[in-house]
Amino acid sequence: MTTTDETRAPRPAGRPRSAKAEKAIIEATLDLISESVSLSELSIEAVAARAGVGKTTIYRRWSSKEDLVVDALAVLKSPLPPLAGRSVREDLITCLEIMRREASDTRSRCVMNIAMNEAERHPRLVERILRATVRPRQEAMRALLQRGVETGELRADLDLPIAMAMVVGTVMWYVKTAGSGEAGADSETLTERLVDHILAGLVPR
Amino acid sequence: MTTTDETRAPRPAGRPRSAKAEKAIIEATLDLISESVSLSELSIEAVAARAGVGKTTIYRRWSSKEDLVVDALAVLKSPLPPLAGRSVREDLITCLEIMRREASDTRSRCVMNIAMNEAERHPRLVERILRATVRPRQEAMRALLQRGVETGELRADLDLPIAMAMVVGTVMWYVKTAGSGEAGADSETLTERLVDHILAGLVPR
DNA sequence: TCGTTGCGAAACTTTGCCGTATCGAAAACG
DNA sequence: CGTTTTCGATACGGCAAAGTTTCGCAACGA
Repeated sequence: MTTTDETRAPRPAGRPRSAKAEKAIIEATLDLISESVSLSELSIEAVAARAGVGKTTIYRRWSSKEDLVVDALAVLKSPLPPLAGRSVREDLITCLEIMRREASDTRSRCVMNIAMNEAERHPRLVERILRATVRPRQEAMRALLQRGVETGELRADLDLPIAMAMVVGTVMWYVKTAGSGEAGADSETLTERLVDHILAGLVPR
Repeated sequence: MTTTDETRAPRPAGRPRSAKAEKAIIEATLDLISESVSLSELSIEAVAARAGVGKTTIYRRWSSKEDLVVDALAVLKSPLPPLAGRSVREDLITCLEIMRREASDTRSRCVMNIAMNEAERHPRLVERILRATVRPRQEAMRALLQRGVETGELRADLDLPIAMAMVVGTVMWYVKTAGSGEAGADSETLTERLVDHILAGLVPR
């Protein structure tokens, strides 16, 4: 083919693509997603304007809005937290503190919003989110509770699906309703109080 | 003014407005709202097409999309359930069974979706929903738990906001995740099992 | 220096919905 | 009968955004 047999480095000729522009596009996309209710409200034009970039630069990199959103959301992926494993209570506090913080963060929240609301319109995108983010956390939570049952820290007759809903649902709903109304005054002990209220129903009598 | 002094019955001349068309418009609006993620996706044209009605017929009755949505959602309002008041457990089962049923119904669910997601874009509409539907139920739930504390059925040191989040959040999250996956097989006892798991953490030790 | 590719800006066509107007038919009244 | 109003249908101008193309300039390798 060419004079040199470069398989590893195709050495594209011409001006290289600007990493700065790409970064700005991703950031603008995340901003606009978290400001909008649904993905259909996200317009490429708005992304270009917010990023200070030509539309061409976006279309050259991503062929569809969905592809752009996938790459943008990938930036947000925080790894599963390491769990000390010393006690169910301690691990629950760790998990719920992270959940609470993420549920309060505009950008992190939009991942769950998309996963919950756009399943019919963007099934492949939602499936990717479920596979990469939601289900691993669900599984970690399930394992955490399961282990608690085995060690005797939790009731032997625990209904796992219900217990998981209790843990996650309580935190999500509390953040959404009580919100950040009472500011950060007692937010340090909030997670502990949540865990203790929830655990009270899950430990053996 | 006219020959007869009719104040009560203005007797509008001409062809009366079709109640059937109005019904069809409301129904089409509810259908389309529950199919869409956000209110901005609801188009008058789509409502007219779905209802088999001319756009004129809609604009003649409602001056804005928001007005139409308000009238449409009003159809869904189910009254607050009467609570027997014999025990916290019994009343909780009553409430949660209704919540579970409504959270599983596409049309009822969209009321909460709007209330949770459209606050910034349609503040007046959301405020109406909060006033008419959400807050009365919140208050009923608060009173129910408060009464339980006073009668000694619930722990004296109960954190009411957290307890409310536990009750509502658990049901909402369970329906959303477990969903209607296991069909209606054990759905008869599901509400009871939910209540008993939640209550275990709220009753005195 | 030259060829190639990326860049931002702008113009372009297409699409979808808005809100209004117009039309002939239909349904009430006197 | 006529009058009045609503009906469904259709067409209109206007707007916003989509996605494409063109343009002149910038940045790289050869």
